Amino acid sequence: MTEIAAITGSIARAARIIDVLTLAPDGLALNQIVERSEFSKTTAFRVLANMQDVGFVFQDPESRLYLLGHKLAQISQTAARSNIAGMAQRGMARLAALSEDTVFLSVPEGAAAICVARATGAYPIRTLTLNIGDRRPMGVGAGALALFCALGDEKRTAILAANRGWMAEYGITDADISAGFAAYQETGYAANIGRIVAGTSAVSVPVITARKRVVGALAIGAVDARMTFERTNETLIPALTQEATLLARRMDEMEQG
Amino acid sequence: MTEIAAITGSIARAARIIDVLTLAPDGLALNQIVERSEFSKTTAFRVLANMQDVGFVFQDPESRLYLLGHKLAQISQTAARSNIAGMAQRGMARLAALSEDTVFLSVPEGAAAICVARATGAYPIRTLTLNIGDRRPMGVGAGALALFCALGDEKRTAILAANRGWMAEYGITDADISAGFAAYQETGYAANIGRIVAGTSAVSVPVITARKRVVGALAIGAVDARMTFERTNETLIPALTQEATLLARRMDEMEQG
DNA sequence: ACCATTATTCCGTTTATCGGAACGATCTGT
DNA sequence: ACAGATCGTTCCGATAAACGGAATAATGGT
Repeated sequence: MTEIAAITGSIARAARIIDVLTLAPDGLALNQIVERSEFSKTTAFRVLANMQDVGFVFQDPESRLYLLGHKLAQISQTAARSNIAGMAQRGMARLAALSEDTVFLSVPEGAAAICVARATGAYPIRTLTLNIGDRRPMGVGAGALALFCALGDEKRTAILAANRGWMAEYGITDADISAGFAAYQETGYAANIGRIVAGTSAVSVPVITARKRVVGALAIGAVDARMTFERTNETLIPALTQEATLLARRMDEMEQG
Repeated sequence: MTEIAAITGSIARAARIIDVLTLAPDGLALNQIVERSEFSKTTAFRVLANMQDVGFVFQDPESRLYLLGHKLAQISQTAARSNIAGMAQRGMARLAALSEDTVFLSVPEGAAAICVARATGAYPIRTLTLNIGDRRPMGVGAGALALFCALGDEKRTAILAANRGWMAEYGITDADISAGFAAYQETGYAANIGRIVAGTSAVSVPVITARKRVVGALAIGAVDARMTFERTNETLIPALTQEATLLARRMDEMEQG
């Protein structure tokens, strides 16, 4: 899961404990939290007490187990932006069932693309290129490329400038991005053929709301052999497009309500 | 929105700033956050910086606006329990459209019921009895009563004992709860006729997963005049029941996946 | 009723947080 | 393009809070 490098500040401690609790939907005893968070018992206890006060966590008075509290639900529900993962759930499951491959949802955050959801299909060779929480420079990888391509001219150039160094870590140059963008313009989808992880490919379409906000990108990843031209064009892209449209519509509904 | 009484501890400050940001999905400048949170500029800045480190908030480098970050999305997605609000969204919208009244979703937390989602219908007289985040003793109000009634015998008596004082604040006695429970047993739904807010009524059914976990309650509230016997039995309850079943199924899917 | 385990409180020390002020960047109007 | 104002960020000494370890209370199992 997400690593928090240097644990400085109470908020980082709180985040770590939330991380721990996130992995245990049925609740955790204080000792288990201490163990997994590697904090002292006192620290864990105090942080938990503070978080209880604000509703981030809740302690079942009967079992004494700590659970994530209602406040987090409230937050994630109100912030439509944060909720896209929840809203995409069903659609991604459908895509995973149809394609049998792995489906990713990435969202933009500044010049980065962050994977916020993943669904895996039945095919025995799984391509788990991205984990939930992973950050990539925009443009690097199918989903990140779809996000990039969907933006306006000025934003693209600004992002390109900001990400040059970060992109280099993945061996991606401006020319690669230009080529990817040209392909996107022509075909309407973003593709990444074995460029990040050898042997795996992915295609992606952006999710764009009625107000033209680019809120995410849906991608399907698979081993190269499964990503044929026919399958991509006749099956995967139409399905992705349909789900992206549906998801965009649901995001629109949220924004007004 | 939710008030945090005494602002003690960094976590409470963080929570307050998250609250502020939650109300502004499009982001907020530091000064606006300072103003609304009533913290000093330095404090707000430092807390925001800490929260950025862990991904709770994100600052758009271009506009310098602060937004809620990807980490919260991750949390709400992984914790199925926190995600029920997101998953119920569509169903609640359907119920609101059908009934034209107000639809509430409450979840259990210990001996309390917390409203985590709300959808309003087209009818001009709106009954907004509960706001998102509101807490009620279990048994007080239609949704809270549905949650209560769906539990096992031991739990019900334990909750009743724990909540006696709190219930009294709403003018509800053990006898009221018993009557409500008897009605639930007979009809299969929980009803609250003008007991909390005079002139308004509500009916509710629990949402129960395949593993018999009571994960929430869907309720419809309206002015008394609209809550006739016929409409309740022939329209509202069937619709509520159907959506509750659907929601339970989706919760089940999450638990395994 | 006892013992083992776990949760919570206490306490002296340390460290992160505090607000105000200084600094630097950005925007506005002319 | 420049000056003035505004906003965001960093620096500072003082303070308060968070820290870990030990003591105490509560719980569960036998």
